[in-house]
Parts: sequence; C-alpha cells; structure tokens
Amino acid sequence: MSLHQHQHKQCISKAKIRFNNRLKQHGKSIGTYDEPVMKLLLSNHRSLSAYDIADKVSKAGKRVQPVQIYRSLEKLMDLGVVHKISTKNSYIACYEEGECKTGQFLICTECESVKEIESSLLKNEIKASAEKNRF
Amino acid sequence: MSLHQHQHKQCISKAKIRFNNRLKQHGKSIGTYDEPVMKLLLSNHRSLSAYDIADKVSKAGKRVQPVQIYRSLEKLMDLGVVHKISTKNSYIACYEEGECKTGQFLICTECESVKEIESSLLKNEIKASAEKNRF
DNA sequence: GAATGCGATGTAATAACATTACATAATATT
DNA sequence: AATATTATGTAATGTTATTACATCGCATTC
Repeated sequence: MSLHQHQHKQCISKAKIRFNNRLKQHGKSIGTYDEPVMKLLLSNHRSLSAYDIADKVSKAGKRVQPVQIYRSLEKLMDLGVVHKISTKNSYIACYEEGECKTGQFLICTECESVKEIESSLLKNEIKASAEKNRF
Repeated sequence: MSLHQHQHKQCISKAKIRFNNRLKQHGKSIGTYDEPVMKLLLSNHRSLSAYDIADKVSKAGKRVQPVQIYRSLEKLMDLGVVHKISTKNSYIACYEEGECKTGQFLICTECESVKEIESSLLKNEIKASAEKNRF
C-alpha cells in the first residue's frame, strides 16, 4: 500500500472531466490511443516511460509502436493533462486544475509515487530570478 | 554576442580553483578526460550533451568513446562542479560557490545560454511542500 | 460521385542518449 | 615480486525519441 494513498477515484473522475473539457476547448479530436494512454496514466500516481506505456497499451500479438505513444503523449501534454518528468524520462497524469506552467514534482524515493506541486510562491520566485538575470 | 555576456575569465578561473579544491576534498585523483571535459564546459555558459563533448574532446583520428565522457561527467557531478540539465539531456559547468542541492536553471530560449539560480526561498518552499505532502 | 486535399494512423528505420560487460593497463598495498 | 585496487580501452547493447514515408478515412470541391 502506498504511503501516499488517498481517494483516488475522485482524482480520476475529475481528471477525466478535465481531459474531455480540454479536448473541446482545443478543438481536437480524440485519437486511437489517447484514451488508453490517459486511462493508464490515471491509474496511479506514478510516472511511466513511453515504452512502458506502449507495452501496457498493446494487446496480445500486436504491439503498439512507440511513435504512436509519443504522438498521443504530445497531444495530451499540449492539452495540459499530462506532464513529462524529464529527470526520469517518463510521463505522468496531471491532476491540477490550473495551467501548470511551472511543473515541479515531488518524487518519493521509496515508492516512486509522484505529487505535483503548484506554488505561486515558486512561480514568482522563478520569475523574479529570470528578470533579475535578464532572461 | 550573447545577451548575457559578462567577465567570463573570472568565472572560469574561480571555477577551476573550485574544481581543484573539490578534487582534494574528495580525495579523488584526476582522470584522463576530467580536465578536458571540465575545460570545455567552462568555455561558455551553454550546456553540452555527452556526445557533443565526446566529439569536441576527440583528437583527429581517434574518437573518445561516450562511456569515457559519462565516467568523467559522473565524477564531476559528484564533485559538484557540473550539473545535468535533464530537460535537455545535457551537462553544464557549475559556477556557484555553495552546494547547489536544488538545481534550478534559467535557459534562454534564444541563445541557449544557461544561468543557474540558487535561491534559499525556492529551497525552503520545496522543502515545505514536501513536508506538507509528507514526502 | 470522382478527384482532391488533409489529418490520423501504420510501419520501418534510424538517431540520440546512456549503460553494461569485460579486457587490459596503471598504480598502490602487502 | 605478488596481489589487490582503480582507471582506462573497447565493444556491444539497452533505452528513449524522432524521421520518413506509405496508407487510410473522411471532408470538400468540382
């Protein structure tokens, strides 16, 4: 059992609603793998590599090629419902309501559980620093 | 000319001193590629991939294999004089005096110039968030 | 309704990044 | 000198991501 366990069903249902809303907002059609990928990522709070996803989304006998997963991930990231965790070359569902521009994560070193953190304080500090350094 | 130009020679000489100090502190011997790699990374404020480094460190006719570079980079990162920028799969010299635990960077979208930022505010906020979420 | 264009998907190949495995060489320790 | 330890050389492979191009489905236009 995860240390960080919680009412995950609520999490999922909210995120699904957001997913559908975003699709509408962006006027994008849903692709063959978008739902399976999204659903898989929503199944817990851990991040998965594109190849992991490819394996799990594949049905017996027919492997979904990684490029399909990357295409889907790219769309989902554009929609803001998935993030990439660069340090792990892996992808994770976003459960936040807002725009999630900063993208900071806490990653448990024991159970690999990931929690996204959204802090205006962080955001402001980064912005301030950027200005100070004229970036 | 970089927008973020500055007195780079001072930068380099300080960083080199730090590099040598750290070697002593950690009781590590200097390897064949450590100096060339460090020097290359210190030559500007941009990040380089391990393969870029391999190319540039290689002499005509004999290519240094990537694994050698990775070995050197690992040591340099242990010493705290180089950081990895995961979002770019690349590596950059550290010019900070302290321990650089957080590792935040500003990366210019135009000139690729990188500035490391060290903010106790950021650090504290992340720590607070970790505690709040019981990580 | 055939021709055209366009976006989504299928398939294969390859590029880019990183690690493992093991041999050999150099250095230190006894 | 023999042995252990650490660094380096070399090859192969593993992992992550992208490119290229063919094909399919569907909407638009003529």
